[in-house]
Amino acid sequence: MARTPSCDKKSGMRKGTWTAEEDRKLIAYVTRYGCWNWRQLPKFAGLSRCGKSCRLRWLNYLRPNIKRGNFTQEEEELIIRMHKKLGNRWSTIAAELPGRTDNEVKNHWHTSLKKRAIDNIVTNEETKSTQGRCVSNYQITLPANSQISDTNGPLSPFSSSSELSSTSSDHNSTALDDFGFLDSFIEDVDESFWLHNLSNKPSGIVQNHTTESFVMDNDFGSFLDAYNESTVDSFWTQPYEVDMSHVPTELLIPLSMESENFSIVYDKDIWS
DNA sequence: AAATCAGACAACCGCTCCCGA
DNA sequence: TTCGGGAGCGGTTGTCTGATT
Repeated sequence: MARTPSCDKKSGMRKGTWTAEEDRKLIAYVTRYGCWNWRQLPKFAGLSRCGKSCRLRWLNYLRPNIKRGNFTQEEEELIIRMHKKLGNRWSTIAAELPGRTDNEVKNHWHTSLKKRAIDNIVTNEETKSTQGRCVSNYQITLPANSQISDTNGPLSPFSSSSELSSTSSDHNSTALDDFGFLDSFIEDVDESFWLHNLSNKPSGIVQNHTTESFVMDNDFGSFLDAYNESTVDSFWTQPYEVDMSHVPTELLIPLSMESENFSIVYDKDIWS
């Protein structure tokens, strides 16, 4: 299925299909440190990839809450309607489809929706000519709290990943260790890894400063699930205090341990 | 069974935008 | 105000898969 992996001899950077091992390294790194700098990230993550490639792989394939599988009829209709109005602004269109990436939307458009949209136009033209009146097939209906800017600017109210995701001041000194501790948690990176529900009783609490609380089991997979379970915007903008007695010690390495509690600030853009 | 073709999609490339110095 | 670096976006390519001949 995939391209044959190759290597750019000039830069020494690998190209082509990502291997499971590369995926594991990238997931391990980003879940642990965030994407503080895509350009520098591959060096610290132990990847022979350019930052751009890492970013693309994470955003389009590895990040949590990616929605896989066929597009629903509602999704397809929304894509067609928005494309009619906005043109090839895939990131803007994808922003209205939770879990879908711009790349996925773009691919789906080119492979199936484009023809359908053209057919619709042809059908409309035929209807128009036969009935002597214009039939508009397109009408944008957006959620009440959404907005479409006139430029290509991001719609997300959240700041960029580079602003929030770095939490460790001594990042460089700890980043080059291995990620063996994650092996037991990230053995098979597939849909179930990111989406399965918490099934065990919680042994710890990750608490929002405001209203939301999230259970955290004493293993890393559930730790991630606690975050992935949330779709509440406030979750991503509020700092979280974690009772350290329930946090796997491996997770504390890159974080400040000066106080009894520590705060993690996650950037929604990384996770959604 | 083998060859061919179209569809699907992961990934790369080049350009633009944004932000900080 | 200008410039450089990093991130994001959209266009395009390359390869695999399944259907068809």
